[in-house]
Amino acid sequence: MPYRTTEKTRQKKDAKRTAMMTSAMRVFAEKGYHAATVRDVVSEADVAIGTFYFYFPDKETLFVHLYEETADFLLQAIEQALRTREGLAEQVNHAVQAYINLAIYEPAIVQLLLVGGVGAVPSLSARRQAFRNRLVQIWERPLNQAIQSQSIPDQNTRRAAEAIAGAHDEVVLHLLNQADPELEAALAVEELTLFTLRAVAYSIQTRS
Amino acid sequence: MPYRTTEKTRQKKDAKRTAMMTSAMRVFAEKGYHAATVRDVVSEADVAIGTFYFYFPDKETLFVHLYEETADFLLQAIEQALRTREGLAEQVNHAVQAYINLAIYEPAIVQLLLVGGVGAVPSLSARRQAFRNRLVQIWERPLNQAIQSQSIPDQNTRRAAEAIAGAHDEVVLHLLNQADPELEAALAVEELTLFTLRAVAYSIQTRS
Amino acid sequence: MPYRTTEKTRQKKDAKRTAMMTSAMRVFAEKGYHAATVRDVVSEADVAIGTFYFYFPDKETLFVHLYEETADFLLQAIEQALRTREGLAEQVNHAVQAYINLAIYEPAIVQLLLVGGVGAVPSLSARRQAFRNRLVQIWERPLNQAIQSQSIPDQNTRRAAEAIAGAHDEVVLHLLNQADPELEAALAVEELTLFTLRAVAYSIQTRS
Amino acid sequence: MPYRTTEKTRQKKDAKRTAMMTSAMRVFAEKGYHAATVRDVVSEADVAIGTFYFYFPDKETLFVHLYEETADFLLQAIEQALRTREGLAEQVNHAVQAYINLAIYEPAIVQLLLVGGVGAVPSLSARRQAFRNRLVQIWERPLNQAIQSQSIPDQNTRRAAEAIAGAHDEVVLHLLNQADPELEAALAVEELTLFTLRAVAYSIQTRS
DNA sequence: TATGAATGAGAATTCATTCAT
DNA sequence: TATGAATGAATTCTCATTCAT
Repeated sequence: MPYRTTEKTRQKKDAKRTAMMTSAMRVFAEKGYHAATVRDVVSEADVAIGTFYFYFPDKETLFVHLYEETADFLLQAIEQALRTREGLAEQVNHAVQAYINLAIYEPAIVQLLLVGGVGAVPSLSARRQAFRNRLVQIWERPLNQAIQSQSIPDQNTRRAAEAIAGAHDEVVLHLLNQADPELEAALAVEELTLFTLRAVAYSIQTRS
Repeated sequence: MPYRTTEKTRQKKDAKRTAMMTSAMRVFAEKGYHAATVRDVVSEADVAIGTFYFYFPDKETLFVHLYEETADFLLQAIEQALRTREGLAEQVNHAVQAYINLAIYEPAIVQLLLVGGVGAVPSLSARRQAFRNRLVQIWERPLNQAIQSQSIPDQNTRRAAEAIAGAHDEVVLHLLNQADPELEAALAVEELTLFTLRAVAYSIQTRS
Repeated sequence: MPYRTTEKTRQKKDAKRTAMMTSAMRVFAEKGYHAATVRDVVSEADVAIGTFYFYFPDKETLFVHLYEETADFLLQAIEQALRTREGLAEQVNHAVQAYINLAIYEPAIVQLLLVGGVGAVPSLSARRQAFRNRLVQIWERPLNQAIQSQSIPDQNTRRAAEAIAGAHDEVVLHLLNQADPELEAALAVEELTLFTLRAVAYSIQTRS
Repeated sequence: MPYRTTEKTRQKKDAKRTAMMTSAMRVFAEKGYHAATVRDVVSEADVAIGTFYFYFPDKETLFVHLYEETADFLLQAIEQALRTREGLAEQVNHAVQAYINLAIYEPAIVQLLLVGGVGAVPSLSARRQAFRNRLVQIWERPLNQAIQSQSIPDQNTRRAAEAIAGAHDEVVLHLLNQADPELEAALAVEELTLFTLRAVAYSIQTRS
């Protein structure tokens, strides 16, 4: 769970470390990599600037680390949602649910991954691609299974997975731009699930 | 002989201006707004740094202008593709075709719009949202028409349009990461079209 | 008469030269040497920037030239006022009159000489001093004559002349800051004349 | 051992801050606002350019601050000299003394106030006028008192004060241009005092 | 003569990073 | 461990000046 001051991280002496990562998360998500300054981060965490360099080698390393960890967190959330259900319909529904919940509960995660200053950090564009690929792969698996079990017709699951991932991202971003995202969340989950299932030609009767 | 603003000199000036905008386009698309320096732009255009400021008031203005222009261009391409066809199937097919063609022919356009350093430029985040909204609206229209003509069942076309826009973007980005995007382009168009049509529950027989 | 477009300078082909000097006068007086740009000057004169460098070797030379010429003009005006009258009372009155008239009629002259960016132009500080010295010398002469003719007691005319010059400048500057300087001009002339005469211990009865 | 903001470190910081202000004072006084660069200032203070911005927000703010402080200092010196004496003769003598002492002891003060590149900094021209006005007001008070006590005849004290302020400035500036100003200081004080007293028609006998 | 596009040195300012304490 | 003063490379932008036309 990236950089909530949860668990017992607080008790540790690296409470400062955690505080800085939390701030960094917020600041990077809000301003993007370049516009966010180290000073922004330490100000929000209420520590001195020297402290930053005691815990992290430099700004870029922290950002990359944060990005990776955040990406992992999101990917795991989705993967787990898909893994712990049976049948494509259930899987999609659960995964969409998980994603939207996450986005509402911790919008910075989505901001960082989808909007944050990619393109700016050279060592990041590769990682961004890796992230997208992993996301696509996560979606491919249930699709392939569904083909096997004849829940959906044969198709290029790679491309379908890409499209699904993109569709979900965009809907989530628009949802976050709403005044009160939570209000629409349930409806969005339902509609997006249906959209996804139809898109891969899932037919309800095969479920039984 | 007094200096005359002849046709030739003006054309030369326009050419230089264009050259600089092209360079700027490339550089911004590659590095994002913040990481791209004015020096990068002028180096690529092989002019002095002062020349930049002779043609453009400042870096941000140029970026915003470029972004807007590019967004308009892309939106028009898609809108026109949708407008000049009848029937949702034809429309989607044509629009996807247009988008993918554009992406392959001028990848910087897509890079700038989808990846470029948004979040950094304050005057841009609003514009980015406006762009996304316009894109969604463009997709809403044919969906609403299709509902009217009973080509597709009633549904939340706003959300569907969002999902479609996102799906297309992601597929295009993945396509551009291929070694030779053109190779797969035709197939991608077909698959993405089908994906989209199924997603909105378009049934082929209603077309006749 | 510095840089009024008077006389027949206009007819000449160096009408542009004159126009530029007039603009330069205004611009330098208003913004000071450094803040005034060559572009400011040519814009106001409605000529191209290249034209500037056809007529003047560079910005500094023009400024120095303008300064000198303006200083000469002012000095001559005062000197002539002093020379063409008899008796210290008449002389002072006339000189003060001349100075204030000039200041009201062509405030830029005063601005340039008294406020404009001195200290900024290295080749100017020496000239500024020369100007002040000449002004003091001009005032010394009538004072010395007055001592000779026993209109005033013996005194350090050098220092008195400095004080007189300074007093007049300051009063003029304050006058120019009025909403309508002309309104108070006559009174100022009278008061300043009296101030000056008393300061050098001029006694009225000796005049006859 | 955690870093402590000890007395010693703070004093060192203050010392550096002061050193930079002193350098700035010198540089601004010598070159005027525009011609003086931040690099000039830090070179003289032997610190890096970033250090300047650690202590001061920007060049203009420092200049304005320095100007105001200097103006206040000079005004107070003169005002105090006038306030702590009785009788116009004593007051004038003391004030002139104070001014000339100050000018000799700290010539940069006078340079900054009288010569520095005003006209360039928008936020300064207003302040310069305010300074001149305050100076005039300071001189008005003793003159009005003297009228009240019939030491001098009724007159426009506002204008007289202007003239006095200007006279003093000019004499001081000329004094500073001497090879050894101190040599003439005493004489200058005496002569300028007499000049001033006569100028306002101060009659010796009224003093007793 | 006259033009204005082009140049590039130089100015102010920012910010990641270091290091003595 | 923790601090924050100090650094200076890098960035944006200005503006005097040049020169081909």
